Amino acid sequence: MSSAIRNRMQLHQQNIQSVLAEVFNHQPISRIEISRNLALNKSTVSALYRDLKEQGYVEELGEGDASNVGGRKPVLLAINRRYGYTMNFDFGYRHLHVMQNNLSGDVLSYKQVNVKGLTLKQILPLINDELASVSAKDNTSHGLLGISFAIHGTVDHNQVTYSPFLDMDHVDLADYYTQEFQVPVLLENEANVSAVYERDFNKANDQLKNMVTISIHRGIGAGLIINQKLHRGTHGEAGEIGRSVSIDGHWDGAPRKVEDYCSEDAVINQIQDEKHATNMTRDDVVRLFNEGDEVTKSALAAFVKNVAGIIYNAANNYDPDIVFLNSPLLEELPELEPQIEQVYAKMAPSILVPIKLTQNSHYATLLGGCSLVTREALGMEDAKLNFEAQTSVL
Amino acid sequence: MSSAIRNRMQLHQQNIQSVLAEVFNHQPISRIEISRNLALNKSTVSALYRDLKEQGYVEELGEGDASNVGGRKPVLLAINRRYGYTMNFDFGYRHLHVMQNNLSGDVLSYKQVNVKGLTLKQILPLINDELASVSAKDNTSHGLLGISFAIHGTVDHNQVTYSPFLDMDHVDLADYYTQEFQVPVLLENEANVSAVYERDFNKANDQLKNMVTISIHRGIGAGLIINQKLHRGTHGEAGEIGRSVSIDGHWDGAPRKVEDYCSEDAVINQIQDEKHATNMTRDDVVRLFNEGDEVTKSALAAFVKNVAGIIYNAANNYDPDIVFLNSPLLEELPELEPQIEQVYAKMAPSILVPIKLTQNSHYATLLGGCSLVTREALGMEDAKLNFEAQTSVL
DNA sequence: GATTAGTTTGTTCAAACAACCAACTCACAT
DNA sequence: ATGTGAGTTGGTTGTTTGAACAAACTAATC
Repeated sequence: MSSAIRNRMQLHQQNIQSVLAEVFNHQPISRIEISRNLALNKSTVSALYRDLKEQGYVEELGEGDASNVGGRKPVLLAINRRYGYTMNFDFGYRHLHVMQNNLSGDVLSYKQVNVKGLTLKQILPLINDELASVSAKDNTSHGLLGISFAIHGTVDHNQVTYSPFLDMDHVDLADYYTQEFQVPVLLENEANVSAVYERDFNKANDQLKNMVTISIHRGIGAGLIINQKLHRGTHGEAGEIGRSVSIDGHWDGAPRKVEDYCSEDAVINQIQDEKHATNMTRDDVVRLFNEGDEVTKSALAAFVKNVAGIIYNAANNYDPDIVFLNSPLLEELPELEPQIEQVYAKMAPSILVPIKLTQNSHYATLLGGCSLVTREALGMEDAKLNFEAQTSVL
Repeated sequence: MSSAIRNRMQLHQQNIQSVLAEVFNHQPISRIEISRNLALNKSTVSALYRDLKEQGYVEELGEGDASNVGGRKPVLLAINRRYGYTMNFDFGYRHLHVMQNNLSGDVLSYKQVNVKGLTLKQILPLINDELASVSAKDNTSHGLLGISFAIHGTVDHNQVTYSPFLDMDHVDLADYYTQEFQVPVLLENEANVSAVYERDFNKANDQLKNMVTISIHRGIGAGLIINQKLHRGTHGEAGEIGRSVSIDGHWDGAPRKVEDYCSEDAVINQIQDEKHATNMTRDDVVRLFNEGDEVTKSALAAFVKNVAGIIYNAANNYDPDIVFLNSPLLEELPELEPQIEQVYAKMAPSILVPIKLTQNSHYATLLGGCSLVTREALGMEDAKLNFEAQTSVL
């Protein structure tokens, strides 16, 4: 209510942002096309564009093709790729993933840094090294625009509220880097940024209003896009479906959680226990499965069933247009996905929600963070922005 | 994006609606107060109000008190209660509930009509009787403004897509009454309207962004308010939590649903079976429980546990500010509610979501429908409107 | 010449503003 | 007690402002 447009100034600001969003989403695009898309007079668009150009956000790319019945060639406009860059991090269990992106979401660099067993205070200097080395090579006009961190855990008010494997050492990342660089710094749950990635980087999802991204890593969480907005919940804990318990009419004491049965960790541990092995990794499971190991096959068969059940429950809870699975294990064993779909199809009464695997899950979390922090840098949190999907770079 | 305000006309329309919303939410209110609340110039508010008065939506109520340091008395403005009325129906298992409301949400009349065992085609004449008798007594300027129906089942695109106990007989209610009266006609799931009731009629929830209303009747469903908007899902099936299945690592065949364990029906049937009785009703269960019957006590103890589990799962799925329970059984046995809270508190790790019983659940569904259809009549679907909570009338 | 892209110049109209009137409170003098 | 005037607040009236718009222009193409 209080954010509603009420006077000419606010209207003007919003129209400027609408033009910027059009350039973002349809670049390269001409003024006249923006005018048609937004139902704004072409002279209005020209004036608004002039403002954006003065700020440096956009630039002309040269001329496009004229219409085939004659007429002046349009001037193609685009986001200024040399305006500045964002730095996006993902605190994985083994690696710190580091990505540098431009304003348009293009990947400028990507790197993995081994951090297994390190504490956050030991990781901080490594982050600073990355920031410094990127900064040294930078030739953009505005430099660093913002920093995002994908957190495997829950986040509220930019603070980590639960972190299963990385000890936060009472470090306030947001405060530290905001002080240091005077740019937006953003912490967000990994399933949430993954969901934002699907919304903003995947053109196939452009028209979808509701999406659920189920992330199966060491735990299980869902990122929720509801009405094209990220739903974090009141305390940033929406979609913590891994904590769900079974309602079966007669349980006692502390009931077991979904995560205990079918997170990647749970599957690996189960196989490890049954085979009396130690220190097994995902790669071991993949290898065993491909070798036809019976223990592994049966564990993964149960995994398939359980994931199907989780999808079924998510479909009933959220009724999305689509469900994405972000799971490194499934990414390496894609043949399991059709099996999941089959089991799910048997459970669902009428409506079948499409299921897809998130491709390149490392990139997804980083790009989702990139979207969120870029939006914050532009003050365009709620606009519809389609970023480039240049995941093939590098 | 396409619905964004872009020109002066749209801005003007929105500001008119903002003024109307202010009158709605804070009536009686003066022009100067609206001006301050909306940060609009007082002359602008006067002009916008003039428009609304010409349309008949608002009226002056007389003068208010002057400030205690002197100054002219304000003129108090309010919604015109004689503008028109809405008719709101709830298809219960035993009764058809009928409510007439004015533009402000005040209850003008309420009635239950016995419909047990009747088909929809037999109920239709009864509905028409109610509409006719209300219309005959009407003295408003615009008469019938809209009709809403609360459906115990799922609804998509104003069509019933699933109806567990009432056979819809292929009747298209929306089409039939729109043709007949040329007013908005609205069908909505009963848990959803109940959630809308909590949002719009309960002033205590004014600031809450996310709410879950769990409806436990013959089935179990949840109405979801997310970011202060009703989330219906892509097919109107969001919140169908009664269909959730247990993920326990080793199930086969069709797994049992939550509804099978702890809907009101399931509880009654279980007690009935164990006591070898027939045709038991909720009242019988309440009586048996109050008489200290052991079978009933143990069934309700399991019910308490299961409801706590459902709340816990809902909290993890949606992370709301509050959970409401709309359950006639709990309304009649309110002493169970603290027990539910206790079991839930033991399960939840850190964040405890407040739990409340929806008071007067019959009224809740009707008033929720009233809100939705009134909004449609006014073209103010997305505005924040606080309706009056005159549930004590009658 | 017909057509399309973009600019310039002047118009429009809803919100903001300024100045006003209306009606009240309170302090103080009578 | 009562009359008066200064100060305050609610609301209206007439004018100004400024962002979108419209029309007439230039530029560049078929």
